[in-house]
Amino acid sequence: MPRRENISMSVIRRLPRYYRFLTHLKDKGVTRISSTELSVKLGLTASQIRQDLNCFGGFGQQGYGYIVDQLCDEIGNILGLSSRYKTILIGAGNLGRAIASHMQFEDEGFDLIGIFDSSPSKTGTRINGHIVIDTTELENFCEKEKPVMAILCIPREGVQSIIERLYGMGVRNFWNFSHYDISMRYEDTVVENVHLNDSLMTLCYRISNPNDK
Amino acid sequence: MPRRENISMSVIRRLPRYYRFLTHLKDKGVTRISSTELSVKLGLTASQIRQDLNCFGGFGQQGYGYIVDQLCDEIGNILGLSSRYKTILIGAGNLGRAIASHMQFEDEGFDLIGIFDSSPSKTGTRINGHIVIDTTELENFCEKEKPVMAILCIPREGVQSIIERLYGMGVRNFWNFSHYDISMRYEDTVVENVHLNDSLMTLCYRISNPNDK
DNA sequence: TCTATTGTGTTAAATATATAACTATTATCT
DNA sequence: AGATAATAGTTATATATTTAACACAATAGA
Repeated sequence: MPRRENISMSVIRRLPRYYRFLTHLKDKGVTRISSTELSVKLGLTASQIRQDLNCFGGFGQQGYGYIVDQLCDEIGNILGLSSRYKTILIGAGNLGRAIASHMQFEDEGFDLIGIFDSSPSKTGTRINGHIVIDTTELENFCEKEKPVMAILCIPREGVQSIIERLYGMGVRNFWNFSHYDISMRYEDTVVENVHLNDSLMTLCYRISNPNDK
Repeated sequence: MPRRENISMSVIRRLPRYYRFLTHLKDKGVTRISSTELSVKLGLTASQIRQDLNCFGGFGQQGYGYIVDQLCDEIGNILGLSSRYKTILIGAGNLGRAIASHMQFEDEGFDLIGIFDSSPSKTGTRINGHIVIDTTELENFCEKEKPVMAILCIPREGVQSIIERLYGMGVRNFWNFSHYDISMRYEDTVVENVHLNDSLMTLCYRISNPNDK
């Protein structure tokens, strides 16, 4: 039975890692694993793993460990991976196209139902089965299809206005690849930023300053 | 004068954000800014910003604030953005191609000097001015060019062996897009993971559990 | 030039997170 | 079936991180 009282972001961000590794174990045919074994493989402490899992309930058996298959399913459920969230992608540039083609959205609860771009050189072209639609069609499309999630792969300048249009059409969740930091005045939205440049700068810092952890 | 004694990862990960925003301000012609103003724009507390900056020295003036231009440069220096790190990219699939075309590596201290792939359908093709080289040529290439950084855009299975080959050739820094969690036995390496699927799963969790923060 | 105000740098307190210690349950072995 | 070992769940401690408070320097205005 889940407890779920104010789970911290630190815990949530480790769940996909557990899920990924457990899936891998399952594929390898491993049926049971202890928190200690997990901790070694993942480079964490056993304490942390046990505590993370216990935020959601006791999935293990004392003296035995965790059943890989079962734990994997449990975490999948916690993450909500069996949900179906209608998703659109805005921006069919290099990155947008790669995201659309590369990601297995379905496995993570999302269904890509439309790709948009405002450049005439892109609209009408085909990406992974989807025909790129002109961004002027956004409102019409949303009214009909009611997407709940938008992936933003557009330049900084365009973001604020697109967000407002999408919010107006009921979209509340954003996976943001733009350089723009979406600071939502709205309370009911979820934003996950992926700032590749920030990641690269962090890497640059760490290379340049090998002393720091 | 920098102090730099064991800067925490939390601080380091905020630096690119500051840098990005200050660059933006600079472009807009803003010349000075206070920690309070910054905190409002970035959605952080002024205390945090002041403390972050003071890890590296006092860049502001009491009663006045920070000079945008100067602070921006300082943070750029701290991040080491003027470094030149020879970089190669492994894996010319959807994601690899997008990363190679989309990123402004030069602005972040990296020079992309080669792209590799093991599939004959990719080798010889051109990506953003680079001809894709067969991965069998990796050792020859490294011996000559001495890259220090590798971007990994290959499937999980290939990662461990590629890392070992690269490590053998002196590459110590990795920007990893694969689903594989690089757990380095080696002490002198820097790994920055970008797990897009994890990010998406986190998003899925947050949509499915709107109560949590 | 003096004074009030602003706003940094710094120290202290509060909160969050991670680790360690402990308890109790289950499995395994004899 | 009973004893022992293994290991989850839980509580307590330690550490890290964030926020708040404050003292002091510089600015700007009268």
